[in-house]
Amino acid sequence: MLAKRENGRTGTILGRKGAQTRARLLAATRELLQTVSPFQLTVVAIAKAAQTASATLYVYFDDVEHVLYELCEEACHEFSEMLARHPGWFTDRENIAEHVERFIEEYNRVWDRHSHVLLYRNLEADRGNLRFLDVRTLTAMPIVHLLAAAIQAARPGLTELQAQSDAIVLYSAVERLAGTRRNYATMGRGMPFDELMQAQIRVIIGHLVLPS
DNA sequence: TTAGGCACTGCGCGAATTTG
DNA sequence: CAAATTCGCGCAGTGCCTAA
Repeated sequence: MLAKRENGRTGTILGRKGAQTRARLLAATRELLQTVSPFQLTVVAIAKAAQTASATLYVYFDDVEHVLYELCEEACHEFSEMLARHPGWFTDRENIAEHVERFIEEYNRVWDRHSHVLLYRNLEADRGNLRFLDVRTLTAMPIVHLLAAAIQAARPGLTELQAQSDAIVLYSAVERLAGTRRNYATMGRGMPFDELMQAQIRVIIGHLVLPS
């Protein structure tokens, strides 16, 4: 019996062979993104790298953007897993510095693994592409909610909306800096990235600990 | 204007799987 | 076990776009 699951282009159920071909196409795209801009990716290049015909790609995906979207979803899933591993990222006041530092490190690690497709996701989201906006929001909101809850616990004087807004500002900085990390590493100009990571940790902790 | 490269589709073939 | 059906695939073709 085939291990079937729904992930054909039109929601059709794939057999083992189909699932393998689909995975090969995703892996080939991931590999190509190391050297080719997502805007220059072609169906022909992906199909060739996956050792299949270009027509076959249309069995599983609508177009190249659809392939990139699927890779975004994979990255989103990894962020969810990371979050689920440590539910107390921002709430364990005893070891808050250690937890926040670890969060920043792990967030950047996941980002680095998917940086090409995440940068593409953000650009598409910023220019109003709704499905990429959705997948970006899906990653951000659980983190923002955790942060907001911890901020409000530390500062009961803040309204829920204020705490939520603070959390969005903090998260935006973390996400943006993760996206520019590669530039700091490869160009060697501007601030050392380690300093910026330490600054992120200080700023976040500053919002999670009651002023003495 | 033309050649070449691209995205995309229709159709049929062969392999795998199911059915009787 | 043979026939029927399903599935995955790629050839061949169309139309669009761009650079020369």
